Amino acid sequence: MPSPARNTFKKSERLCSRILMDHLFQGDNRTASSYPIRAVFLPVEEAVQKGVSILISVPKKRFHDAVDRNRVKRQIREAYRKNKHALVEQVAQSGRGLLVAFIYVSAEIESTEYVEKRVVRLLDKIGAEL
RNA sequence: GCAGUUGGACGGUCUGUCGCUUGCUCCUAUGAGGAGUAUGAGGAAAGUCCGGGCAACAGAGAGCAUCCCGCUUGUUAAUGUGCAAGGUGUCGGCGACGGCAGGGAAGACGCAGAAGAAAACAACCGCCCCGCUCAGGCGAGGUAAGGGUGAGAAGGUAGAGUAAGAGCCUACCAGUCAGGUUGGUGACAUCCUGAGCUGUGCGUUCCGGGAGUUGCAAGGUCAUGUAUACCGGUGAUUGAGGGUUGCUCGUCCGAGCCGGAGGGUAGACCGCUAUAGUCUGCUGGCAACAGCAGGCACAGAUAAAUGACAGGCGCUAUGAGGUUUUUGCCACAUAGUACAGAACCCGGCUUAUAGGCCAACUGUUUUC
RNA sequence: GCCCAGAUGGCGGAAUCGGUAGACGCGCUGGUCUCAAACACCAGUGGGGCAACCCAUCCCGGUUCGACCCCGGGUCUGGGUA
Repeated sequence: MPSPARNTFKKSERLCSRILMDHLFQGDNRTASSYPIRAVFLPVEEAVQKGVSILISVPKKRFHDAVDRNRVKRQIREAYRKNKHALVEQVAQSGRGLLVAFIYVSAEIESTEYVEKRVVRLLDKIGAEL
């Protein structure tokens, strides 16, 4: 991937496996918070997971309608897509993998601009902790 | 014009930048990735309330029970609260119209708190008559017209009649049943005659029709990975247990089964999207719908794609302005632009919904 | 996705076949006992109104003389399911 300006978000960057999900939430994970989003993350060996893999979760309890849930997920995904490069590079150089879960904890829809700011801060925090 | 009723159709759009899903083609080169191109939410995708398709189990049935439905004719794959046209009763509305109900005997049986004398073989007060009387009443009987209670008190009104009264009798009216006339496929309507047949509500009984169960996490294929290690109970042709709709009979399979305590996998592919599909025209029908001919090809995701941001145009409301005899039209500013996201697929119902559009009809105030 | 349950005073939880809603327990308030408290015992305990009475079983309709109960529609909560 020669050009870092490409803000892609492919299927391979999403965390799909049920085993890895259990691994993430049950293992000795670490958390970072930047309201309204909390991140749960876990560094793993490259054999298990190559690069960074994320999942986004919005609880049904806080957003009853599917339309609202989808909107929040999309906001977070857009923010991650645009600002992931520093973290991806860092993980790639360390030669390990990283699992991250973004959990939306607020009960209100925020502006896209605000969500993006918080995600950027969250990614910085995760980068600093590694 | 205003207010309203019913039905129908719609429910944004364009440009730029950065992205996503799936199909196809090509490239790097078999691990995946890249490029191009096409494609990608709804009228309710929702609630999961009905009906089907489809799939698995079973294919040997019989009887009983249980549950559901109930105006008519038609229509659909669809019996229910589907749809269309119609019919009756009742409630709401000035009205257009809307909501709800409906098999059968005004036959039978059962039940009905509180109130009330009494809830169906009825007499508390009252009314009438007879007997006794110390003239205060007491006793025997008749009476459903009046009082009060109640959802309901023997259909209502008037007359005749009577000791007082009562469908006891007569007339009229409301209903029911029986027979007939006319119209209608029919529910039913109309008219005539006859029968004094007439308390309210619920349930049961009866009649006709219907229902196997579970649901795409159905079910199938291929991977990956182990352990029935151990304990208790019960049974092996004298039959444990299971299938067959809930039960019984019958029938089939049959060496394991039940409880405790554990171990392993939860990945990929098929199912998976083309159909009771939709549009146009013609024919039949009041209509729902059906038939024929022709055109079109239209999401398949899986921690779950169809987006994010910026700007413009529509549309609506408000404000102030220009123009015109007015309805309007023109340009400007501000605000708003709903409900809501496929998860096997259809049909229907129900609920949510900014905003305007079309058709038919109703009420009302009038103006030219 | 599919299939099911449930909602009653401050809390748990009753109410037979539709017939006076709130039994019973906990909690709370007041009183007795005590120097004081705990325990125990007694009384009260949904809201409005001076009272008659009215409103109250998640919400909106319907059936019925009468509905927590029966029948529709909605809201919320909780389960099961490869």
